[in-house]
Amino acid sequence: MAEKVELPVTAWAVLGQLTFGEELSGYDLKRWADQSLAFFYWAPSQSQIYGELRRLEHRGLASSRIDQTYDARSRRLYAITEAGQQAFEEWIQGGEVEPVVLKHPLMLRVWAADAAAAETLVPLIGRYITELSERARLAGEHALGAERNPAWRFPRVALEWSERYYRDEVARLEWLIERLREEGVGTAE
Amino acid sequence: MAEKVELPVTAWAVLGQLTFGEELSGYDLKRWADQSLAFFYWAPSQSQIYGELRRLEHRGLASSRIDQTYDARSRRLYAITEAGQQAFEEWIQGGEVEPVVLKHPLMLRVWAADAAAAETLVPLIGRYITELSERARLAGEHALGAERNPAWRFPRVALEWSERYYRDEVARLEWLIERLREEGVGTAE
DNA sequence: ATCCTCATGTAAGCTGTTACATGATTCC
DNA sequence: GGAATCATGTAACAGCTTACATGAGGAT
Repeated sequence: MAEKVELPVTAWAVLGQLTFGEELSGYDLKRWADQSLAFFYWAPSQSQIYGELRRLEHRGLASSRIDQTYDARSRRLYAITEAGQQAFEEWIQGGEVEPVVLKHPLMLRVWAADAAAAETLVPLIGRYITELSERARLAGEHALGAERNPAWRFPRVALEWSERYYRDEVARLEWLIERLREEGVGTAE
Repeated sequence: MAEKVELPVTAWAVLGQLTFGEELSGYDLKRWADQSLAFFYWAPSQSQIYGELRRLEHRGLASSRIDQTYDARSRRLYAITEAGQQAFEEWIQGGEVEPVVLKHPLMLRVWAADAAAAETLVPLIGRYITELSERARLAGEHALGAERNPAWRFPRVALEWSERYYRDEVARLEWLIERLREEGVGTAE
Protein backbone atom coordinates (compact mmCIF):
# COMPACT_ATOMS: atom_id res chain seq x y z
CA MET A 1 0.00 0.00 0.00
CA ALA A 2 1.24 3.44 -0.96
CA GLU A 3 2.30 5.88 1.74
CA LYS A 4 -0.02 8.60 2.82
CA VAL A 5 0.46 11.65 0.64
CA GLU A 6 1.12 14.89 2.52
CA LEU A 7 -0.08 18.08 0.90
CA PRO A 8 -1.39 21.45 2.02
CA VAL A 9 -5.17 21.63 2.01
CA THR A 10 -5.14 24.02 -0.95
CA ALA A 11 -3.45 21.36 -3.08
CA TRP A 12 -6.21 18.91 -2.14
CA ALA A 13 -8.74 21.53 -3.12
CA VAL A 14 -7.23 21.75 -6.60
CA LEU A 15 -6.96 18.00 -6.90
CA GLY A 16 -10.54 17.73 -5.65
CA GLN A 17 -11.70 19.86 -8.53
CA LEU A 18 -10.06 17.41 -10.91
CA THR A 19 -11.93 14.46 -9.39
CA PHE A 20 -15.03 15.58 -11.26
CA GLY A 21 -13.50 13.95 -14.28
CA GLU A 22 -13.08 16.77 -16.72
CA GLU A 23 -9.77 17.90 -18.11
CA LEU A 24 -9.22 21.44 -16.88
CA SER A 25 -6.68 24.19 -17.34
CA GLY A 26 -5.31 26.33 -14.52
CA TYR A 27 -7.43 29.13 -15.83
CA ASP A 28 -10.59 27.00 -15.76
CA LEU A 29 -9.81 25.87 -12.24
CA LYS A 30 -9.44 29.43 -10.99
CA ARG A 31 -12.74 30.53 -12.49
CA TRP A 32 -14.60 27.55 -11.20
CA ALA A 33 -13.03 27.87 -7.73
CA ASP A 34 -14.19 31.48 -7.50
CA GLN A 35 -17.76 30.37 -7.99
CA SER A 36 -17.87 27.33 -5.76
CA LEU A 37 -14.96 26.58 -3.45
CA ALA A 38 -14.57 30.25 -2.58
CA PHE A 39 -17.80 30.14 -0.57
CA PHE A 40 -16.28 27.90 2.06
CA TYR A 41 -12.60 27.72 1.22
CA TRP A 42 -10.51 30.82 0.49
CA ALA A 43 -9.80 30.75 -3.24
CA PRO A 44 -6.09 30.63 -4.04
CA SER A 45 -4.53 33.06 -6.48
CA GLN A 46 -4.09 32.16 -10.12
CA SER A 47 -0.35 31.80 -9.76
CA GLN A 48 -0.68 29.47 -6.81
CA ILE A 49 -2.99 27.23 -8.79
CA TYR A 50 -0.41 26.88 -11.54
CA GLY A 51 2.16 26.06 -8.89
CA GLU A 52 -0.03 23.46 -7.23
CA LEU A 53 -0.77 21.85 -10.60
CA ARG A 54 2.94 21.52 -11.29
CA ARG A 55 3.42 19.94 -7.89
CA LEU A 56 0.53 17.52 -8.39
CA GLU A 57 1.92 16.45 -11.74
CA HIS A 58 5.41 16.11 -10.32
CA ARG A 59 4.05 13.76 -7.65
CA GLY A 60 2.15 11.74 -10.21
CA LEU A 61 -1.28 12.75 -8.88
CA ALA A 62 -2.21 14.61 -12.04
CA SER A 63 -1.16 14.50 -15.66
CA SER A 64 -1.26 17.15 -18.31
CA ARG A 65 -1.32 17.54 -22.04
CA ILE A 66 -1.32 20.52 -24.31
CA ASP A 67 -4.54 21.22 -26.11
CA GLN A 68 -4.13 22.67 -29.59
CA THR A 69 -7.75 22.58 -30.70
CA TYR A 70 -7.76 26.01 -32.26
CA ASP A 71 -4.41 26.02 -34.11
CA ALA A 72 -2.57 28.66 -32.17
CA ARG A 73 -3.83 29.45 -28.65
CA SER A 74 -2.58 26.55 -26.60
CA ARG A 75 -3.64 25.59 -23.13
CA ARG A 76 -2.37 22.96 -20.76
CA LEU A 77 -5.10 20.64 -19.59
CA TYR A 78 -4.77 18.67 -16.38
CA ALA A 79 -6.46 15.43 -15.41
CA ILE A 80 -6.31 13.37 -12.25
CA THR A 81 -4.38 10.09 -12.41
CA GLU A 82 -5.26 6.76 -10.83
CA ALA A 83 -2.73 7.48 -8.08
CA GLY A 84 -4.27 10.91 -7.61
CA GLN A 85 -7.76 9.47 -7.31
CA GLN A 86 -6.59 7.01 -4.71
CA ALA A 87 -4.61 9.58 -2.72
CA PHE A 88 -7.61 11.88 -2.73
CA GLU A 89 -9.93 9.18 -1.40
CA GLU A 90 -7.45 8.45 1.35
CA TRP A 91 -7.28 12.12 2.23
CA ILE A 92 -11.03 12.61 2.31
CA GLN A 93 -11.67 9.46 4.36
CA GLY A 94 -8.54 9.76 6.45
CA GLY A 95 -10.42 10.38 9.66
CA GLU A 96 -8.64 13.62 10.46
CA VAL A 97 -9.82 17.08 9.54
CA GLU A 98 -7.55 20.10 9.47
CA PRO A 99 -8.67 23.02 11.65
CA VAL A 100 -10.99 25.66 10.27
CA VAL A 101 -9.20 28.94 9.64
CA LEU A 102 -11.23 32.03 10.42
CA LYS A 103 -9.81 35.52 10.25
CA HIS A 104 -12.48 38.11 10.85
CA PRO A 105 -10.97 41.62 10.72
CA LEU A 106 -14.34 43.23 11.42
CA MET A 107 -14.79 41.38 14.70
CA LEU A 108 -11.19 42.17 15.56
CA ARG A 109 -12.12 45.84 15.27
CA VAL A 110 -15.20 45.40 17.42
CA TRP A 111 -13.12 43.59 20.00
CA ALA A 112 -10.57 46.40 20.22
CA ALA A 113 -13.00 49.28 19.78
CA ASP A 114 -13.65 52.10 22.19
CA ALA A 115 -16.96 53.99 22.18
CA ALA A 116 -15.87 56.39 19.42
CA ALA A 117 -14.56 53.63 17.18
CA ALA A 118 -17.68 51.51 17.70
CA GLU A 119 -19.71 54.44 16.46
CA THR A 120 -17.85 54.46 13.14
CA LEU A 121 -18.06 50.69 12.85
CA VAL A 122 -21.85 50.50 12.73
CA PRO A 123 -22.23 51.77 9.15
CA LEU A 124 -19.40 49.46 8.11
CA ILE A 125 -21.28 46.52 9.55
CA GLY A 126 -24.32 47.64 7.58
CA ARG A 127 -22.39 47.70 4.35
CA TYR A 128 -20.91 44.32 5.11
CA ILE A 129 -24.39 42.89 5.66
CA THR A 130 -25.33 43.96 2.14
CA GLU A 131 -22.29 42.23 0.71
CA LEU A 132 -23.00 39.05 2.63
CA SER A 133 -26.63 38.94 1.55
CA GLU A 134 -25.46 39.07 -2.01
CA ARG A 135 -23.03 36.25 -1.36
CA ALA A 136 -25.77 34.18 0.22
CA ARG A 137 -27.97 34.81 -2.81
CA LEU A 138 -25.15 33.79 -5.16
CA ALA A 139 -24.43 30.59 -3.25
CA GLY A 140 -28.11 29.70 -3.38
CA GLU A 141 -28.24 30.43 -7.09
CA HIS A 142 -25.26 28.22 -7.79
CA ALA A 143 -26.76 25.48 -5.65
CA LEU A 144 -29.93 25.55 -7.75
CA GLY A 145 -27.88 25.86 -10.90
CA ALA A 146 -25.96 22.64 -10.29
CA GLU A 147 -27.09 19.97 -12.71
CA ARG A 148 -29.43 17.34 -11.39
CA ASN A 149 -26.76 14.79 -12.04
CA PRO A 150 -25.80 12.51 -9.12
CA ALA A 151 -22.20 13.69 -9.55
CA TRP A 152 -23.29 17.16 -8.41
CA ARG A 153 -25.17 16.08 -5.30
CA PHE A 154 -22.45 16.88 -2.82
CA PRO A 155 -21.23 20.12 -4.38
CA ARG A 156 -24.85 21.21 -4.21
CA VAL A 157 -25.07 20.31 -0.52
CA ALA A 158 -21.88 22.32 0.13
CA LEU A 159 -23.36 25.32 -1.66
CA GLU A 160 -26.59 25.03 0.29
CA TRP A 161 -24.50 24.98 3.44
CA SER A 162 -22.71 28.11 2.20
CA GLU A 163 -25.97 29.92 1.60
CA ARG A 164 -26.92 29.16 5.18
CA TYR A 165 -23.50 30.22 6.39
CA TYR A 166 -23.85 33.69 4.90
CA ARG A 167 -27.45 34.07 6.00
CA ASP A 168 -26.42 33.12 9.54
CA GLU A 169 -23.61 35.64 9.35
CA VAL A 170 -26.07 38.34 8.29
CA ALA A 171 -28.40 37.49 11.18
CA ARG A 172 -25.48 37.54 13.60
CA LEU A 173 -24.37 40.95 12.40
CA GLU A 174 -27.89 42.27 12.79
CA TRP A 175 -27.79 40.98 16.33
CA LEU A 176 -24.42 42.71 16.71
CA ILE A 177 -25.81 46.10 15.72
CA GLU A 178 -28.61 45.66 18.26
CA ARG A 179 -26.13 44.56 20.88
CA LEU A 180 -23.92 47.60 20.24
CA ARG A 181 -26.96 49.80 20.61
CA GLU A 182 -27.47 48.31 24.07
CA GLU A 183 -23.99 49.53 24.88
CA GLY A 184 -25.07 53.02 23.90
CA VAL A 185 -23.54 52.90 20.42
CA GLY A 186 -25.55 54.43 17.60
CA THR A 187 -27.97 56.27 19.89
CA ALA A 188 -27.20 59.83 18.81
CA GLU A 189 -27.24 62.25 21.76
CA MET B 1 -0.67 64.52 9.68
CA ALA B 2 1.21 61.25 9.75
CA GLU B 3 0.88 58.85 6.84
CA LYS B 4 -1.37 55.88 7.08
CA VAL B 5 0.51 52.97 8.57
CA GLU B 6 0.38 49.75 6.53
CA LEU B 7 0.57 46.51 8.44
CA PRO B 8 -0.79 42.98 8.08
CA VAL B 9 -3.95 42.44 10.09
CA THR B 10 -2.12 40.14 12.50
CA ALA B 11 0.17 43.01 13.50
CA TRP B 12 -2.90 45.15 14.24
CA ALA B 13 -4.27 42.32 16.33
CA VAL B 14 -1.14 42.31 18.47
CA LEU B 15 -1.11 46.09 18.71
CA GLY B 16 -4.80 45.98 19.56
CA GLN B 17 -4.05 43.79 22.54
CA LEU B 18 -1.64 46.44 23.78
CA THR B 19 -4.30 49.16 23.57
CA PHE B 20 -5.81 47.77 26.76
CA GLY B 21 -3.07 49.59 28.57
CA GLU B 22 -1.14 46.89 30.30
CA GLU B 23 2.50 46.13 29.68
CA LEU B 24 2.64 42.65 28.24
CA SER B 25 5.29 40.17 27.19
CA GLY B 26 5.16 38.13 23.99
CA TYR B 27 4.34 35.15 26.12
CA ASP B 28 1.43 36.94 27.83
CA LEU B 29 0.11 38.07 24.47
CA LYS B 30 0.11 34.55 23.09
CA ARG B 31 -1.75 33.15 26.08
CA TRP B 32 -4.31 35.90 26.07
CA ALA B 33 -4.80 35.68 22.30
CA ASP B 34 -5.53 31.97 22.59
CA GLN B 35 -8.39 32.71 24.96
CA SER B 36 -9.97 35.67 23.21
CA LEU B 37 -8.81 36.66 19.74
CA ALA B 38 -8.59 33.03 18.69
CA PHE B 39 -12.39 32.76 18.70
CA PHE B 40 -12.72 35.08 15.72
CA TYR B 41 -9.19 35.63 14.47
CA TRP B 42 -6.74 32.78 13.88
CA ALA B 43 -4.17 33.02 16.67
CA PRO B 44 -0.64 33.54 15.37
CA SER B 45 2.21 31.33 16.55
CA GLN B 46 4.43 32.36 19.42
CA SER B 47 7.34 33.10 17.13
CA GLN B 48 5.23 35.29 14.90
CA ILE B 49 4.14 37.35 17.88
CA TYR B 50 7.74 38.00 18.83
CA GLY B 51 8.43 39.04 15.26
CA GLU B 52 5.43 41.36 15.11
CA LEU B 53 6.44 42.96 18.41
CA ARG B 54 9.90 43.68 17.04
CA ARG B 55 8.35 45.23 13.96
CA LEU B 56 5.94 47.35 16.00
CA GLU B 57 8.79 48.63 18.14
CA HIS B 58 10.94 49.29 15.09
CA ARG B 59 8.14 51.41 13.64
CA GLY B 60 7.71 53.30 16.88
CA LEU B 61 4.21 51.92 17.55
CA ALA B 62 5.28 50.04 20.65
CA SER B 63 8.10 50.34 23.17
CA SER B 64 9.69 47.74 25.37
CA ARG B 65 11.65 47.43 28.55
CA ILE B 66 13.15 44.49 30.34
CA ASP B 67 11.49 43.49 33.56
CA GLN B 68 13.83 42.11 36.20
CA THR B 69 11.41 41.85 39.09
CA TYR B 70 12.56 38.46 40.25
CA ASP B 71 16.37 38.83 40.03
CA ALA B 72 17.14 36.34 37.31
CA ARG B 73 14.24 35.36 35.01
CA SER B 74 13.90 38.38 32.74
CA ARG B 75 11.05 39.18 30.40
CA ARG B 76 10.61 41.89 27.84
CA LEU B 77 7.47 43.92 28.38
CA TYR B 78 5.84 45.83 25.56
CA ALA B 79 3.60 48.88 25.75
CA ILE B 80 1.84 50.87 23.07
CA THR B 81 3.23 54.34 22.28
CA GLU B 82 1.30 57.52 21.52
CA ALA B 83 2.05 57.01 17.83
CA GLY B 84 0.85 53.43 18.13
CA GLN B 85 -2.39 54.48 19.77
CA GLN B 86 -3.03 57.00 17.02
CA ALA B 87 -2.15 54.61 14.19
CA PHE B 88 -4.46 52.01 15.72
CA GLU B 89 -7.37 54.41 15.91
CA GLU B 90 -6.83 55.33 12.28
CA TRP B 91 -6.78 51.67 11.33
CA ILE B 92 -9.92 50.81 13.23
CA GLN B 93 -11.87 53.81 11.93
CA GLY B 94 -10.30 53.80 8.47
CA GLY B 95 -13.55 52.90 6.73
CA GLU B 96 -12.16 49.82 5.01
CA VAL B 97 -12.33 46.30 6.31
CA GLU B 98 -10.08 43.52 5.06
CA PRO B 99 -11.89 40.45 3.72
CA VAL B 100 -12.85 37.62 6.04
CA VAL B 101 -10.71 34.56 5.51
CA LEU B 102 -12.51 31.26 5.84
CA LYS B 103 -10.88 27.93 5.15
CA HIS B 104 -13.18 25.06 5.98
CA PRO B 105 -11.50 21.74 5.20
CA LEU B 106 -14.53 19.78 6.36
CA MET B 107 -16.84 21.47 3.86
CA LEU B 108 -14.19 21.01 1.21
CA ARG B 109 -14.44 17.27 1.86
CA VAL B 110 -18.22 17.33 1.69
CA TRP B 111 -18.02 19.25 -1.56
CA ALA B 112 -15.70 16.71 -3.17
CA ALA B 113 -17.24 13.62 -1.59
CA ASP B 114 -18.79 10.68 -3.35
CA ALA B 115 -21.39 8.48 -1.64
CA ALA B 116 -18.77 6.28 0.05
CA ALA B 117 -16.75 9.23 1.33
CA ALA B 118 -19.85 11.01 2.59
CA GLU B 119 -20.62 7.93 4.64
CA THR B 120 -17.30 8.20 6.45
CA LEU B 121 -17.68 11.94 6.94
CA VAL B 122 -20.83 11.75 9.04
CA PRO B 123 -19.14 10.53 12.23
CA LEU B 124 -16.43 13.16 11.68
CA ILE B 125 -19.08 15.86 11.54
CA GLY B 126 -20.48 14.50 14.78
CA ARG B 127 -17.11 14.73 16.50
CA TYR B 128 -16.61 18.21 15.16
CA ILE B 129 -19.98 19.27 16.58
CA THR B 130 -18.79 18.20 20.02
CA GLU B 131 -15.64 20.29 19.67
CA LEU B 132 -17.57 23.33 18.51
CA SER B 133 -20.07 23.08 21.35
CA GLU B 134 -17.18 23.17 23.74
CA ARG B 135 -15.75 26.21 21.97
CA ALA B 136 -19.10 27.96 22.16
CA ARG B 137 -19.28 27.18 25.86
CA LEU B 138 -15.77 28.54 26.39
CA ALA B 139 -16.48 31.74 24.50
CA GLY B 140 -19.60 32.28 26.59
CA GLU B 141 -17.67 31.61 29.76
CA HIS B 142 -15.00 34.13 28.83
CA ALA B 143 -17.67 36.66 27.92
CA LEU B 144 -19.22 36.32 31.36
CA GLY B 145 -15.78 36.29 32.93
CA ALA B 146 -14.81 39.66 31.48
CA GLU B 147 -14.73 42.28 34.22
CA ARG B 148 -17.66 44.60 34.44
CA ASN B 149 -15.31 47.44 33.66
CA PRO B 150 -16.28 49.72 30.74
CA ALA B 151 -12.91 48.92 29.16
CA TRP B 152 -14.11 45.34 28.67
CA ARG B 153 -17.45 46.16 27.07
CA PHE B 154 -16.40 45.53 23.50
CA PRO B 155 -14.22 42.49 24.07
CA ARG B 156 -17.27 41.05 25.82
CA VAL B 157 -19.48 41.82 22.82
CA ALA B 158 -16.96 40.13 20.52
CA LEU B 159 -16.95 37.05 22.74
CA GLU B 160 -20.74 36.95 22.80
CA TRP B 161 -20.64 37.14 19.02
CA SER B 162 -18.19 34.23 19.03
CA GLU B 163 -20.43 32.12 21.22
CA ARG B 164 -23.20 32.69 18.70
CA TYR B 165 -20.86 31.94 15.83
CA TYR B 166 -20.01 28.50 17.20
CA ARG B 167 -23.60 27.72 18.17
CA ASP B 168 -24.71 28.67 14.64
CA GLU B 169 -22.00 26.44 13.23
CA VAL B 170 -23.23 23.56 15.37
CA ALA B 171 -26.80 24.08 14.18
CA ARG B 172 -25.64 24.24 10.58
CA LEU B 173 -23.73 21.01 10.92
CA GLU B 174 -26.76 19.33 12.44
CA TRP B 175 -28.68 20.51 9.42
CA LEU B 176 -25.88 19.12 7.25
CA ILE B 177 -26.17 15.65 8.74
CA GLU B 178 -29.93 15.72 8.08
CA ARG B 179 -29.33 16.98 4.57
CA LEU B 180 -26.83 14.21 3.86
CA ARG B 181 -29.36 11.70 5.10
CA GLU B 182 -31.78 13.04 2.47
CA GLU B 183 -29.14 12.14 -0.08
CA GLY B 184 -29.18 8.61 1.20
CA VAL B 185 -26.09 8.96 3.35
CA GLY B 186 -26.13 7.31 6.77
CA THR B 187 -29.20 5.20 6.06
CA ALA B 188 -27.68 1.76 6.44
CA GLU B 189 -28.84 -0.70 3.77
C1' DA C 1 17.17 14.10 39.93
C1' DT C 2 13.74 14.88 36.66
C1' DC C 3 10.17 16.97 34.51
C1' DC C 4 7.15 20.69 33.49
C1' DT C 5 6.27 25.46 32.83
C1' DC C 6 8.10 30.10 32.03
C1' DA C 7 10.34 32.84 28.65
C1' DT C 8 12.77 34.35 24.51
C1' DG C 9 14.22 33.71 20.56
C1' DT C 10 16.52 31.86 15.67
C1' DA C 11 16.67 29.32 11.29
C1' DA C 12 14.72 27.12 7.78
C1' DG C 13 11.21 26.42 5.04
C1' DC C 14 6.53 26.40 3.25
C1' DT C 15 2.35 28.91 1.85
C1' DG C 16 0.58 32.32 -0.59
C1' DT C 17 0.32 37.07 -2.75
C1' DT C 18 1.29 40.96 -5.97
C1' DA C 19 3.17 42.64 -9.81
C1' DC C 20 4.89 41.89 -14.00
C1' DA C 21 5.74 39.84 -18.79
C1' DT C 22 4.05 37.83 -22.86
C1' DG C 23 1.43 36.88 -26.75
C1' DA C 24 -2.84 35.36 -29.04
C1' DT C 25 -7.77 36.15 -29.82
C1' DT C 26 -12.12 38.21 -29.83
C1' DC C 27 -15.09 42.10 -29.52
C1' DC C 28 -16.43 46.77 -30.71
C1' DG D 1 -7.20 49.97 -34.62
C1' DG D 2 -7.66 49.48 -29.72
C1' DA D 3 -9.43 47.29 -25.68
C1' DA D 4 -10.71 43.42 -23.16
C1' DT D 5 -10.22 38.66 -22.39
C1' DC D 6 -7.80 34.20 -22.71
C1' DA D 7 -3.87 31.84 -21.12
C1' DT D 8 0.52 30.79 -18.92
C1' DG D 9 3.79 31.80 -16.33
C1' DT D 10 8.03 34.05 -13.38
C1' DA D 11 10.19 36.73 -9.73
C1' DA D 12 10.13 38.80 -5.64
C1' DC D 13 8.49 39.07 -1.46
C1' DA D 14 5.33 38.78 2.64
C1' DG D 15 3.21 35.93 6.04
C1' DC D 16 3.41 32.30 8.92
C1' DT D 17 4.74 27.70 10.91
C1' DT D 18 7.72 24.07 12.68
C1' DA D 19 11.44 22.66 14.89
C1' DC D 20 15.00 23.67 17.55
C1' DA D 21 18.05 25.93 21.18
C1' DT D 22 18.57 27.82 25.58
C1' DG D 23 18.27 28.56 30.32
C1' DA D 24 15.87 29.56 34.76
C1' DG D 25 12.54 28.21 38.33
C1' DG D 26 9.25 25.38 40.53
C1' DA D 27 7.13 20.91 41.47
C1' DT D 28 7.45 15.90 42.86
